[in-house]
Amino acid sequence: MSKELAKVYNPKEMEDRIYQNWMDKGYFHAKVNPDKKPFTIVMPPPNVTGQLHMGHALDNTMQDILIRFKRMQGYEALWQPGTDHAAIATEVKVIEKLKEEGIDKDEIGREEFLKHAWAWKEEYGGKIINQLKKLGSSADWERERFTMDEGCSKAVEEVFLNLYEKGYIYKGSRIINWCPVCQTSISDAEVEHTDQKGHFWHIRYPVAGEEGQYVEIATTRPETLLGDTAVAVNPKDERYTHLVGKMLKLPLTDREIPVIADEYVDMEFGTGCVKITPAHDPNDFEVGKRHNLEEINIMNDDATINERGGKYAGMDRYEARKAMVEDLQKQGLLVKVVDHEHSVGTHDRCKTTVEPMIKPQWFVRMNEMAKAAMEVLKTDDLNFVPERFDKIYLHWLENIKDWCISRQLWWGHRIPAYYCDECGEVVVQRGMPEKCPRCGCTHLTQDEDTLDTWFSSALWPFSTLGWPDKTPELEYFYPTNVLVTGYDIIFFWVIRMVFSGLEQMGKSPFKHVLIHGLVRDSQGRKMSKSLGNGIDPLQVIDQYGADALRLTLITGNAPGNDMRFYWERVEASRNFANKIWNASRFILMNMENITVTEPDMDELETADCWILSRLNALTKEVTDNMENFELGIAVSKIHDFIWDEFCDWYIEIAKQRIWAKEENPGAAGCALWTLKTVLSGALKLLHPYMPFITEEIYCTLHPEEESIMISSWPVYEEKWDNPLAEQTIEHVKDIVKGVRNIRSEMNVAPSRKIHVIIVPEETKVQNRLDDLKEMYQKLMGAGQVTVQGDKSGIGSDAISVVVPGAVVYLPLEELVDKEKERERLQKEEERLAKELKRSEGMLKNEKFLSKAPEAKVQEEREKLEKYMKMMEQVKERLKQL
RNA sequence: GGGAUCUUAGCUCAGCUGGGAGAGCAUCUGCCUUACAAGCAGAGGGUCAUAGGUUCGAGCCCUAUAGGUCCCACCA
Repeated sequence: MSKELAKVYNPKEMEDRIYQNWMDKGYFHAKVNPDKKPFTIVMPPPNVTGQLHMGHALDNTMQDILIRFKRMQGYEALWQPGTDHAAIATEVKVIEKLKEEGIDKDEIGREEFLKHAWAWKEEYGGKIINQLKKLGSSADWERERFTMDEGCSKAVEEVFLNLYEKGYIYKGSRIINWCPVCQTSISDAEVEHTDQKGHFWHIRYPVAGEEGQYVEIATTRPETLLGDTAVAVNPKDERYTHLVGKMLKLPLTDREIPVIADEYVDMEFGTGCVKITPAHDPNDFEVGKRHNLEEINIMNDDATINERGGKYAGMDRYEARKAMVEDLQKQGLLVKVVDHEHSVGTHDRCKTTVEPMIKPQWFVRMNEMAKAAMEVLKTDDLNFVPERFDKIYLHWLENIKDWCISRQLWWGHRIPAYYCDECGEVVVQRGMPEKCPRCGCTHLTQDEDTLDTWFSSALWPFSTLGWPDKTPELEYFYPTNVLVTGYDIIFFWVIRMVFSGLEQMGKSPFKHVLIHGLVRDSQGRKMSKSLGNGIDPLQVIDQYGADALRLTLITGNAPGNDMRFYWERVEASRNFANKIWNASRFILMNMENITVTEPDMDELETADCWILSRLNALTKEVTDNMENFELGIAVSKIHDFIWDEFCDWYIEIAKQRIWAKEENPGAAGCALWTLKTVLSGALKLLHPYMPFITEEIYCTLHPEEESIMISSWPVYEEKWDNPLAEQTIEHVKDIVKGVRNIRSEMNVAPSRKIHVIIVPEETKVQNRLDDLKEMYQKLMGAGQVTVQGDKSGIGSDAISVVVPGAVVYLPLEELVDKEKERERLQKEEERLAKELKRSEGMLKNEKFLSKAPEAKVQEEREKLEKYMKMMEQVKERLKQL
């Protein structure tokens, strides 16, 4: 590390260098250490072939802050990183790439395709990890994992077998959500409902054998008529009771279907008659089960009409709809078409309208595990921050259905189920069976399907630590402490990790779930590729530095709330970094060739005691806030302390002694020691938020230390509390601000050194202020300061400023406009009168006196007294004018 | 249909367990003062959506209303 700071703050120059140093030193690595308490965070694994976006930046910044904080506090802090194979997303990308090369997935076959996929993963897999490193993430990269690596795959297989044995996993032909574009089943969680404008087609179904008799149904999907196997009415609906049991001629086909009665039908809605298509609607499927209806699948996997569709076979579902509506109209069976807005299920990845289909799939039975996941929230083992996400979690679990886990994809974990080629026997076990246990045949075929990506992600908190092996890491680091993630992923991931952790490990995988919102654009829109409004975090880092980006993402944001991204805010963050940089340069400059040693307590001046006391209080507050995950609040307190108190007041005060270091080296030493000490403490508090700049400065300030990130977190110490110093400096600040205000209002030239006369109320205060006058004289641009006990020698034409505890006089004769001065004082009088009225009102209220806490009442009494004294002074001054 | 959440200074948002309204940006006025013009000093600007209620006391708790955002839901 350099001994001097560069003249200009340049994050680009230092961030990569510092990060490399941390890596070389192995600071991010955590190991089992019985002497320390563990603190663990598992990183939500980004898509292995993905790109870093603002959501990742926010998510990982929060995690890094927590992990750095705990590491400095002395915990063995493990941040477990890794990537996710992201089945559909990656498979789609690989298919696209192959297409560009003129290669067709189905032609090359499964094995060849997987070779391409792995090659793709090897080529792009490291990219997002490097991007996370740019952000400053202090994850334990030596432990980086991948959901499809050997260990994780072993865990997946183990869990599958385990759940199968318990009867929680089963295979069945049920109605599932099918994506015709991705050509795979998807889970309920992956279906996104969007309101779309459509139509209601009213169609007549003629009653068989009764010429001229019809039943009118209304449907939003006329093409599914081909798969109708009944028309249902409500059993209480008197309009139709006479028809129940009769047969209807299904239009456009030669089939006849019955009229059935079922409670499912809402008499008020539509015509009260519902066509039942068990193979293409989840509700109809249920109705069909109750009435033993035939399930007629009319579609191919790509949502074209299949051979059951007669003349419509081969048409796309929407094409067929059009053709059928035309035909119905020709036949006079179309009564009317009504505009209708309804909710349509789409695949969240590709936005294709989902087609419900009956297919044999693997499911996880959710009842028991969902119950356990709900129960654990009642204990202290699982908490959401903020708490309101409890409801979302519970609501989802209460309504959960069995989880469809099989996918018709190649990129993913293959299902460990094998079918006998001869007798069809199903064997679920680890590895291919040698022979069929039933018929002895040696030809078996593995299930073609792979598992839902979230099946492996659900095991992430323990699979990454070595499970199913009983590793020391697992024993030591599990359960983890905090999971940081966005609210959009609670259903997909958080819930599944909880029930998996409970089922396999017997413990909730994490104690706290810290939820954050979305990073939106400046207009509040979601950042998306299609809108092209996404902002690349790497571009921000390139322009302003990772520290500035991190600070921007954390400042002024409460957990769980969305935030908007503004370049102006990044600039403000960078300006803060620059401020620290310059303040540090100033301190370092003045420390050159001087050995700064800790002075005796009694050598410290009031201002030193004040800033040390303030830092001490800040340490306590910031630590508390961070323990409670109030990161935004904590960092804004650090910001205000450094900028307002330390830079704008303390450094300015300290300058007096530093300029005079030749005459009084001891005093300068005290100031320098305090500067160094307070800066060091503040840097430590800030380090989790802005790791790079704090490291650069800290190491320059402490050449004897290796790194701020392995230094210890500051601790509140009572001995630094100094209420008297705080009170005194507050008093000084009031006086200085009062004088500055007058100077500004009266346009007193900055160069003009005025005479300031201070008349405090109390003798004690008088002495203190008199002792300190050299310290604050310059702050108000005074040429001379007099502190005196009475008003002797003060002309009636001096300007007066009344502050709590004192009156300050500025003899500015020729500038004083008595009329204006009177106005100013009258304004002040009005303000005080208001305060007095409020305060007196409270203190006259007997209920307040009897019910409010004693401390509050006392506080109010003191305020009243203060205002009364100030009022006296103002009135007296007005009289003199 | 159910639920969550928001409505605070011109803009974007904080405000942690109820005890005299804050920040950043923007605006206005002075300053290139020996760390910093990416800065310093000063100033203006809010009936905390509306109406009730609880309380000695409400931006904060309760109820209703209006508007915005989001999530969930099988109404063909």
